[in-house]
Amino acid sequence: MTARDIQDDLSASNALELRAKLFRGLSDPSRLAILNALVSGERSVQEIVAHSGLGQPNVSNHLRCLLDCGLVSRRTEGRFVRYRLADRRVASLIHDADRLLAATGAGIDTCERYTE
Amino acid sequence: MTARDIQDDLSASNALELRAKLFRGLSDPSRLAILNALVSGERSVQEIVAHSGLGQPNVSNHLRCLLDCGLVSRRTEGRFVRYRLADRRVASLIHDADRLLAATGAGIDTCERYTE
DNA sequence: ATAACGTATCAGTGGATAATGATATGACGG
DNA sequence: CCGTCATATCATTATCCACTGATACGTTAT
Repeated sequence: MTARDIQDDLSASNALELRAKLFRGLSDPSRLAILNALVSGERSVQEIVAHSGLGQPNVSNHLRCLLDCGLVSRRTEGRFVRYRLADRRVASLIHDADRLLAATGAGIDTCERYTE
Repeated sequence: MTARDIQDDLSASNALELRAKLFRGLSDPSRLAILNALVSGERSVQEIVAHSGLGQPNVSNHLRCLLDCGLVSRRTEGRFVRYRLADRRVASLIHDADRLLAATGAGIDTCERYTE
C-alpha cells in the first residue's frame, strides 16, 4: 500500500476512524510516558519500564498497541527487544500538541467529560 | 527548539496528563466529525448535527468537551450558538496526523487494543 | 402570554479498556 | 539440560465513556 493509497483512504469515510485511532494511541498518559522514554533514542523494554514507572506487562501491552499503530518500531537483539519512535513525525506531533496546549489549552484540565 | 528542549518539556510530570487529555479530545470519531464540520468555518449546532449525522444531545455534549478543552470557541447569536475552531493549530494538528497516517499508519486499523 | 424553536443538561445503559497478577514463550549462561 | 532473565500473553476486575431519550432553559415570533 502506497502513501498515495493511504492518502486516498483518508478522504474516504473511514478517515475519521483512522484518525481517531491514531489520536487514541496518543491519548493515554502511560503511552505518552513510553513515547517520552523513546524520544532520546532506542530503549529496551526494561529501560522503558524503569523510565516510565509502569508495570512490565502493562508496558508490553502498550508497546504492542503502539507498534500496531505504527508509532514505534522494534528490533530484537538477543533476549532484548529495543523500541524506537517509528518516525520523527511522532515526536513532532507531540511537540505541536504542546504548542497548542501552550496557546489555548489552559483550561483543558477543567474539561469535565474526562474525570481522570 | 532542539530535541533536548523537547525532552525537557516532556519530563514535566503533569504534562503527560494534559497532553493525554488533548489527544483524547481528538480521539473520538464523533468529535473529529464535529471538528471536520468546523474546518470550513463557523457553524451552528444544528448545522453540525446535520453535517455530522449525530444526535443533538450528543453533539452538545461533545461540543461542551471540545469547548472546555479549548479546541473550539463559541458565540451566541439570538437563539443560535455558533461554534468555530479555536485555533488554526487544531486543523493543523489533524492535518499533521493525516500525514503521519499516510507515512506509517498502514497498519493502524489492525491495532487490536481498540476493537471499534 | 404562549407557542415554536435552538440548545443544554440529566439519568440510565451498554460496551470498551487500562491495570494487575499469574503464566507462557524464548534466549542466554553454566 | 536447567535456571535465570527478558518479554509477551492471558484472565480478571474495576472503571470509564459514548450514546439515547426525556426534559429543562432561553430566545424569538405570533
